[in-house]
Amino acid sequence: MSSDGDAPGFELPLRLFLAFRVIIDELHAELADQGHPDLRPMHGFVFQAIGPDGTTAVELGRRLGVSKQAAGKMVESLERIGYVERTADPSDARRKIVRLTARGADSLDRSARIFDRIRDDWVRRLGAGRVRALEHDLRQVTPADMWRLDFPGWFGTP
Amino acid sequence: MSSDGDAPGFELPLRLFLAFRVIIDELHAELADQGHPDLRPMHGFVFQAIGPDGTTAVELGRRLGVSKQAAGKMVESLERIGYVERTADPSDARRKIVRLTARGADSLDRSARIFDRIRDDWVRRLGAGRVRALEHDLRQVTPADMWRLDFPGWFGTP
DNA sequence: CTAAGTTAGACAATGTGGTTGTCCATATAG
DNA sequence: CTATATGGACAACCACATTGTCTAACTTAG
Repeated sequence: MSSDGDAPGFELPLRLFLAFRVIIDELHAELADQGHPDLRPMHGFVFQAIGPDGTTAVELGRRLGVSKQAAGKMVESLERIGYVERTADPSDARRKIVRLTARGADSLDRSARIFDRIRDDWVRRLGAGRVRALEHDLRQVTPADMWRLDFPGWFGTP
Repeated sequence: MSSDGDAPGFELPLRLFLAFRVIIDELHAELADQGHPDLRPMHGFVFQAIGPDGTTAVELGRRLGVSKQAAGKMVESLERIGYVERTADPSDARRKIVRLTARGADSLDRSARIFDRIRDDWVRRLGAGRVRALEHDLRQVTPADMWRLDFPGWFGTP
């Protein structure tokens, strides 16, 4: 085995997940402090998938890798807590465009700043070169398009 | 901002998650090929939490950060598909010891080998030093005890 | 222009996995 | 012996995903 003396293979995925979790937990603790206590971890990904121009529920489902029904329900719940709104598409009466509200956009701005701050923390702890190397290496082993996450219901049954 | 010119802060968590996901997807594709098509991503963590000596459902729930009832249901479903078994504890009539069956232990052995192989792939692609540095850096920013994952229901509502 | 096919969205039924609350049997401390 | 704590089972409930079906509206062929 070429891994003799190295960390066991299972440590890598575990540390990757824990590192992800640490960042997301910190993000949401901060967001809660800054007036967004109701946001859940996956909401940030949903907001990113909605994008600045808005989308439809079907397209959102496609981007996130879930059924259109699941996407529709998610939009509904985000609409209830005031983060997105649905408006009619003037050019297609079937479609309803999902857009971020001002509050939704605010949470996205704050998230970006918090993520940058967390990265700065890592730079302080590990060094700028290490963090850049980390990002570089992870880019090598992950798909190019970051937004195809597919993760809702990811731990469920097939 | 000290992040000027660097990757945006949100890339780091995303890449961490994607890297985790890539590994776990590969693991389960391999496991399915090797006769374990019914295993889900979280089962591996459950097996690790059960450990070689077995545990009780309550202790399992504590380790995984879920209620004892949730742990009990998970054990029940794993028992149905033949990966764990429950036996009485001779020294305490209340307790039932949950143990891996031979099939469960087999899946754990295979997982360990597959994880090592995936790590070897990363070594080939990134270099041994980079992978070791990656593991080292991730250890710096994650909790010491790897097994406190707390992740079931992690994306749900509070 | 119409007929056929496709697409967006809503609604219903279902399954899984989590939660809390309750209850009983068994251990353990005083 | 009694009081308390613990392990496990059972029930009700909730969140979130799934598939299937239905309608309305757009698109394309003829």
